[in-house]
Amino acid sequence: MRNISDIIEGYLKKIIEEGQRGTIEIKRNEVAEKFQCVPSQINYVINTRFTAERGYAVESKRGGGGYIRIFRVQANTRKELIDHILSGLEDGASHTMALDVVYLLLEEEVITERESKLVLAAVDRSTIRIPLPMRDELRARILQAMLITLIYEEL
Amino acid sequence: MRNISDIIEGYLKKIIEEGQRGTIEIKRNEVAEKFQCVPSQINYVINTRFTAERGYAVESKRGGGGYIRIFRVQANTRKELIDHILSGLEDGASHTMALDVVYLLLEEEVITERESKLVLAAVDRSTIRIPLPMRDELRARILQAMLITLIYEEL
DNA sequence: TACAATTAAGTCAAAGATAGTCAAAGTCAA
DNA sequence: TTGACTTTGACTATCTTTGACTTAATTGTA
Repeated sequence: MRNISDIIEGYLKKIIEEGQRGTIEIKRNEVAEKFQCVPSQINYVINTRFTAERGYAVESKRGGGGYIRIFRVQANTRKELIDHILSGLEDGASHTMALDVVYLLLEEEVITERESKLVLAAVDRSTIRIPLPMRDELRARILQAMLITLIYEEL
Repeated sequence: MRNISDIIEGYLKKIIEEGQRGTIEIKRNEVAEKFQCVPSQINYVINTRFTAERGYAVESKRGGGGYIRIFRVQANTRKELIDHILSGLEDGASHTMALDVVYLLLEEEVITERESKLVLAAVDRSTIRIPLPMRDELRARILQAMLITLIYEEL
């Protein structure tokens, strides 16, 4: 039995895909109502599952007629996508961020399953076990270095 | 009468085979409950019986909706070679050693050109720029972690 | 036009739910 | 008797759920 956050994540992703435009607009309270949870659970799902590292952008408005909009950020080229990811790596990368990045690259078919395993092995907490915050900086550098090779690979 | 670890091992293997997909997902507490043991006993069984060497890989998540997944893996035909390289990496790896390893793997067609670039980017001096001798230890750990992923593949 | 009421969404920390680690204690066969 | 293997439980780490409180936008009213 999965948890409610995963279910809500799945629901939102499904309607994003169905919509075809890669974007949806929801009302936080309605979704919370539908899944019988507190409204802030929706924020939790968005903050943990629809991150920039996973290729989403979010925008919202409070008050009457308020909404939450989620966009799938679509990069036109591989280079664009990687550049986008690289720019998010400038202040270090947590383990979760690294996971998200790899997940996105895999989804976008920029890397293979095997390559994703190589990358994850390299940046795993137990592999680069030096003290924080140096560890997150090192992880970001390793990730950056690997991503850069992917940009210049297609010559 | 066998011990409880062997019984749990047998139980898990049985349901893996039955499942036909070579993979199962369990809840640690439920299995512990079923066999009337402490939860950490399940970790013991997994750590001693479901190792990569024995053809299994494990993945888990904590928190609500947490789980432990076990799946069957198969050793690559190049296991011998990779194991051999791995054993040479135990006391750290200089940049030159890393280069040699990658060349060998490339020559033996264990990795692709692209993968070789990923590996070299990760262990480059400028990427993992921490002071020696820690750097060589770190490089060896990264290399080892990456190589281990190459040995086994999911069934 | 102010400004109060209403309607939404955001934040944050505590509580809850799982799994992981580690070392001490126990068991058993050689 | 010793050493390898097993069992146990206290403590830790991580992820999720919940709710009280905050902030922002819109709407209605004097």
